[in-house]
Amino acid sequence: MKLSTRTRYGVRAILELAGNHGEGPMQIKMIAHRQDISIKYLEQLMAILKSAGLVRSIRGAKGGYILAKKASQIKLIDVFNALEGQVTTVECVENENYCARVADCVARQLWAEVQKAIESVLQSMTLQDLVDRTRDKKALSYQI
Amino acid sequence: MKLSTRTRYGVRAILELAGNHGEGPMQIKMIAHRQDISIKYLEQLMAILKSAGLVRSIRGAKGGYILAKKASQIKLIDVFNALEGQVTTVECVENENYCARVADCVARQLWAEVQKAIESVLQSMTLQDLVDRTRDKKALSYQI
DNA sequence: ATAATATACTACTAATATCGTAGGAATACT
DNA sequence: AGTATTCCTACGATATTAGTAGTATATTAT
Repeated sequence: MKLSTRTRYGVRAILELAGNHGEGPMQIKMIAHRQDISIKYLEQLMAILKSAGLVRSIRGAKGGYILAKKASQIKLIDVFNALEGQVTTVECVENENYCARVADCVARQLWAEVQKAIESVLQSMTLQDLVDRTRDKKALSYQI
Repeated sequence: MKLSTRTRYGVRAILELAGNHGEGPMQIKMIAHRQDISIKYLEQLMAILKSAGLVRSIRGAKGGYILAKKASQIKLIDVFNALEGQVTTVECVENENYCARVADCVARQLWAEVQKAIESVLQSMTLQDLVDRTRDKKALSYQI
């Protein structure tokens, strides 16, 4: 249950866009450089985020990517679902035949609770929340 | 971030042991049959649980497996860690050089919170808790 | 002793997913 | 026209998963 680089890179990339608001589109090359990610690989991740409706692309010279909505309207769960898929998939939640086995039932409850806990964190947080934390930290470090 | 069958099977197997307390060792064959898991595969999972100190084995005829401790003393986090490893592994938590990148920092905070949420559920629950839920449900169904 | 039962150990394999790399096509700005 | 950029598709190397297989070892029962 470790995160794939796809998800880690993707989140970092969209956070770059979120922190870049109002300054025009941001190029893959730029993001890749700042985040130390392969350009070609990041291309594919941006395509995923785009088809999920989270970012918009502008083609051609001076093009790049921008958020499709305000950073405060994009929840981390949306980003996560696009990149990594559902939080936990336990078939027995769907298929009721599994319930014949008693141990399955309580295991299912367990995984359902874990899933709920993860989703709760990701649901409650937006890109803006994370950007704000960055700002706070930066301001703090300037005071010192 | 979906669970491997290793973890799902392993949890179901150790729950069988937890629900079998005081009735002598339980054989892999029996668990595999009740839980519909390949015998040979389950062998390997039990070896993992054994080397984690969660179960004890009794070799030879009439042998099998029993819990190494009381079900109330085995937390789900222990089982999970043995089978699946750490809840989330994000290198930047260990390697402080990653912190130079601002976006990384907040992403790290995000994953740390997710990890904490998962661990909190798994820490708070023991095998006994889940067995008790089974009992409750069984009792209820008998009343109907 | 011998047979039967059960775990222990090690190696192998097929399928799948991950993490990229590569090349070129399409689009838009200057 | 030329350059910068996204878009699309295919390929490949590596790792992991989910088993299968065979044999060795330990314990009990007869």
